[in-house]
Amino acid sequence: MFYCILAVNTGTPRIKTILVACVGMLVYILPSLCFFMPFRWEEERYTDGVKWKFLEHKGPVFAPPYDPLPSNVKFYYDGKHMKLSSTAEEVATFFAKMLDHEYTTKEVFRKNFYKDWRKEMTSEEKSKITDLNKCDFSEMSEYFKAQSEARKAMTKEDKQKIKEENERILQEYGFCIMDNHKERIANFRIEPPGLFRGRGDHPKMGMLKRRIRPEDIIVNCSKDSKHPKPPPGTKWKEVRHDNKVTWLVSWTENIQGSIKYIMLNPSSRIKGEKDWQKYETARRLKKCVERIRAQYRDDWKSKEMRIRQRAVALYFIDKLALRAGNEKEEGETADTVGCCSLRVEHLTLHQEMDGQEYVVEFDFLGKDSIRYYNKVPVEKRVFKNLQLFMEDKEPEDDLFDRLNTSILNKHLQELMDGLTAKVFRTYNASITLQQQLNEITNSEDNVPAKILSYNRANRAVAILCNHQRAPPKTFEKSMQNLQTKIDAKKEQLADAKRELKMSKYLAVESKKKAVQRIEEQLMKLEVQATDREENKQIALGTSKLNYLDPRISIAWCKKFGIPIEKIYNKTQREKFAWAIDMAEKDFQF
DNA sequence: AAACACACTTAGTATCGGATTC
DNA sequence: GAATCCGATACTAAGTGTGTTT
Repeated sequence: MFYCILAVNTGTPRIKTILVACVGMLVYILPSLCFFMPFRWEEERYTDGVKWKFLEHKGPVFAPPYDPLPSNVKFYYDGKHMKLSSTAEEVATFFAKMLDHEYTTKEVFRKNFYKDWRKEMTSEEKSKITDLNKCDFSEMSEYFKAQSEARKAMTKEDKQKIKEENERILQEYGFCIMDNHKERIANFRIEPPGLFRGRGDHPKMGMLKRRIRPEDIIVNCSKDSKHPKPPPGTKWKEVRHDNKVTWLVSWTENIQGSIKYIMLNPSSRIKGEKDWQKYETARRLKKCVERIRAQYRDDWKSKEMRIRQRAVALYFIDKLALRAGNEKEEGETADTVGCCSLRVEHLTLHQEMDGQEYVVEFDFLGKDSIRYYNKVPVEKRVFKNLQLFMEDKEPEDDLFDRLNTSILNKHLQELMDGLTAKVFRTYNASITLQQQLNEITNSEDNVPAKILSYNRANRAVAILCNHQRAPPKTFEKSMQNLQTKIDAKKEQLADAKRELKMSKYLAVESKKKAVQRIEEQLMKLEVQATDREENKQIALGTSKLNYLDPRISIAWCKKFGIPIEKIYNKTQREKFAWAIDMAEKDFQF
């Protein structure tokens, strides 16, 4: 409540002064109208990198301490029962919990696990346990399965108790005060210890992710706030007051040595403003993209190799929405690439293919080891350049040997203030949605059909950005179920029509209505089936959440009378509150 | 200019929990 | 009332990009 009033008082409303006064009064009179407060996003913003003036929070929630196994759950080595020390046992349970997973059969995973497990053993255990293959974790594994069954079978009351306890923790630790707002924290729980599961072919899979203690934690808050207290008998590593950053808590993780953070929820002011800013940058690119395109096309002819490489890479980033492709330390992570780090082996050139000239075939693993496979006809000049870049190189050599993301981004910065490689992805995603919506929405359609059009526009973006997913395990089944429903509905419709025909004089109107209703239901089901089928291997969520200017979707909803809830669920509406507040029906990206 | 440190966004998948079906 | 389904949410890995140090 209080922040709304403050928002009114400290805001910098532009042309809405009169409205502010009115809403301000309403806020005093009707506290429930608080969510109505649109002016948060127009509060004064800080300059020179200051992110906040006041920050208060309760610190993180730590993982529960290790709960040793009951004595009847045994570990066997070489067929013989062996009582493990608590520390070694804990690490063993991590492995036991994953026994059903394919991971535990992989050589790298087993090797890494075994190595880290040994570090946690007593010297006696170390001398006894010399071969992972002789370890029998099956009783542990069964025990955890039973536990999870027991949890499912708990009484309603017990489940309710747990729910209430979680809610209490959320209320206590899940929020902070940043400046005048109470904000939701995204991840207030410290990651529990366990075995690292990288994605793809990760060289560190199976390594032990160690337990994080208060002594590992750096707390960030404002000096004049109530500082979070470490658990009794412990100390924080450090308490600092850095208002040039947005995080509340950080620690260093032991697998890659990188820093992990606790930050605010996407619904927060600080994230919302950043998000808005991101789309505004992309809209500025829209204004000069043709100039930039003309420039890189020109640069394909440059005398300098580094400029040609830069120009071809930028063309890929623009046309194909590839990621920038930073260098990665070899052997530390899975072997994945983006544009600048493409290697010769990732491209195949086809002078002619399927009746098209100058086709480039891409095949590489991108972020999260998701495969990017695409055959793209390109301009002759690009093709000739690629031939040149690939000349006299080994498959594992860099395609763009005179280029990296730093060089590329420096160049982009000169073309437009704030321009980096990733802005092209945002820009191309959003402009594609806008164009698709303009093109395929039919104002005559009913609501479900319009939503199908929306999802198709969204899908075009997801395909551009290569947002794939493994088809859900139950995909075929769920399609069948839907088809069964459709068949049933068809029969129902036939019945209803028959009835209508027979009742020429009696209750015709209500029968007509019934037919109409069933027809609508049938159509809804059919649309749903089409949507699901087309979505089999495409994930819409990522682009919706990270690449599409929400104002496009909101304006579209307003223009065509679609309730926003049909497009954005509750969380998404919270994240995009800034856009819901500001987008008018004629907004165009 | 390479290496490093840091902060922050983007990403797919596992799990949860409420709705629906049997 | 159990089983199943499915969207929402939690989780945390894996990127991008900037600024500093060597």
